[in-house]
Amino acid sequence: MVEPDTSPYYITTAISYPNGRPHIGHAYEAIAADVIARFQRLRGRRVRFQTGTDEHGLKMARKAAEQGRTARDLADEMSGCFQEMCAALNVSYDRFIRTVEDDHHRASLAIWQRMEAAGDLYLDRYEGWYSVRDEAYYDESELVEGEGGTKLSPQGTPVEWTVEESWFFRLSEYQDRLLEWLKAPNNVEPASRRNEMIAFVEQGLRDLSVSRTSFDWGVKVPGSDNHVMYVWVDALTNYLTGLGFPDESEDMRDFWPADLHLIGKDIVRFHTIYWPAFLMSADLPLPKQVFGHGFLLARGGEKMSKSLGNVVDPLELAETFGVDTVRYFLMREVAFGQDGSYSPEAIVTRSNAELANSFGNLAQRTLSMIFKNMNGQLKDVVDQEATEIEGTEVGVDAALTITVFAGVDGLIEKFDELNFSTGLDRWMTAVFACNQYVDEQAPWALRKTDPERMEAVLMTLFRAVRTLTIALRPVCPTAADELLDQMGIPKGERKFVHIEDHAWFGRLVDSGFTLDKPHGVFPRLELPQAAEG
RNA sequence: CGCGGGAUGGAGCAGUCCGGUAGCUCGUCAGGCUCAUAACCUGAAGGUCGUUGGUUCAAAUCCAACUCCCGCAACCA
Repeated sequence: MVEPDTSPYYITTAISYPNGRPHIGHAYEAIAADVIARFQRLRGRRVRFQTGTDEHGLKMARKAAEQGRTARDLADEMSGCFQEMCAALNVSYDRFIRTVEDDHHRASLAIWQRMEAAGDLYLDRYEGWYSVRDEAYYDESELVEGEGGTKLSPQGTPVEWTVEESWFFRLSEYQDRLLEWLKAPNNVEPASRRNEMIAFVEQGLRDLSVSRTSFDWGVKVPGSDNHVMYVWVDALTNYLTGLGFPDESEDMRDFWPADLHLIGKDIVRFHTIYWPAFLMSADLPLPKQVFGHGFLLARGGEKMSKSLGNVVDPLELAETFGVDTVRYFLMREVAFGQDGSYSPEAIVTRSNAELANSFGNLAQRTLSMIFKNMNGQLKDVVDQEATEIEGTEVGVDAALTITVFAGVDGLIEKFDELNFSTGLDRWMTAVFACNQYVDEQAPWALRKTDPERMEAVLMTLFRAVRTLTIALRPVCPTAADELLDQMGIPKGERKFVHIEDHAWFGRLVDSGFTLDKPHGVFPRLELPQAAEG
């Protein structure tokens, strides 16, 4: 079922720009990345998982000035909010990076010097329409007319005519190599995003302005003290910083290039054009995959916005519905890579139907019957009752086991493709089969007519529940482990390889483990009044 | 010709790349069970897959044109 694989796996989220508190979009990305990280650990891989905050740039500097404080002070506070969010959502990062940290400045300097040494940086003057909000220059032809004849960027943000001396990166030199990389399947996913980027590059690339003199909140350009690096140059470098770059560290050898940069669809260009070009210039290998996920929209497809009053604080969400529930909902409800929608009703419906009623109740009825009818004792019994199933002699118990394994195989296969919703759908199929089996076998009736058969049925279910629970660990780590604790499954035997270890059940029985009165780990939810409307 | 996303039973979605009995969840209705978190199981009703044309033995799926809806007002992922 599972090929053990202990190779290194490096996953990153985008680092968040902390000029505001984290919202559900940040939570979505962090959770998705965490699910992947936990999934890969369950496969046996040596995982390195990095997230963090991108704290430089004019927007931060201005925000701090507005509040009459230093940029660093603001950054400290806001970065703390993001770390709190990760803690609250069970995000199991190995490194939370902050771009203000010394090692990050060192790494940014190093990549700059490498690009310079490659002859890809040159000093020139830049004149143009600059948008502070977008931190980008726009061509006159791109501008749109705002109210009262003011000029606005294509994004509708204000622009100012700006003249500054700037360092440029020879992006245009990399057009052909970028196209080649972009066109190779799997480097950029989903395909719709890849096609957009190919189209963008095919229009022709201009050299990129990569320094600013208009403010000083950033990484200073070596040899040009009045310049700070364009925020994306230093931000993207964070993926290297965390591995010890520019030192030839063990982490760099093991984990670079990254297996996956998980990012939002809005910053695909930076990650699939600028970043690969910087890496090529610095003579470093390119990431194996960049995946641009979709956005979460409020019910009805509205974008979340303060003015619409539908902003969602991820911490509140976790508190109201439970962390595991929110994690499950986000991974299950939304087709990964596409936009999805959220509503309190949808969370409650989904969670009650699948986690509480179907799976939670399956675990509860199974453990409860073992507790009551077998005094919580496990028995290594194997039922021989055979039934004709599609022309093959397979016992009903074995048939269930096969179905459960197929469901978990399906989950693994789909999670590998980052198709979480379908993976969980495969898993649910197995859960349904278990409940069907309970009804057909009716162990409560067997208790009187054939106690031995009842025991065989309950033990089959016990094993099935263990398998299903292990598979759910990446998504619902807390509840799954709580359930496995109740079942006496050793903490060191909860990975995918252990699902197939045939000896586990015998060992557990021999250990004399006895079930306590079980308690549910997936409670039914009520729709909170405050969340309505 | 601004860009992008979408249109599939009452609701929400998958399927569209690689044409071939239209699938899932929720909801509704009927029945079963009573171990379990008033949960579980079975069955049923309900869709000319936005429109028109084309390609094909065959189109939700490929091609062309069109109609309608939603973002692009930031808390940006």
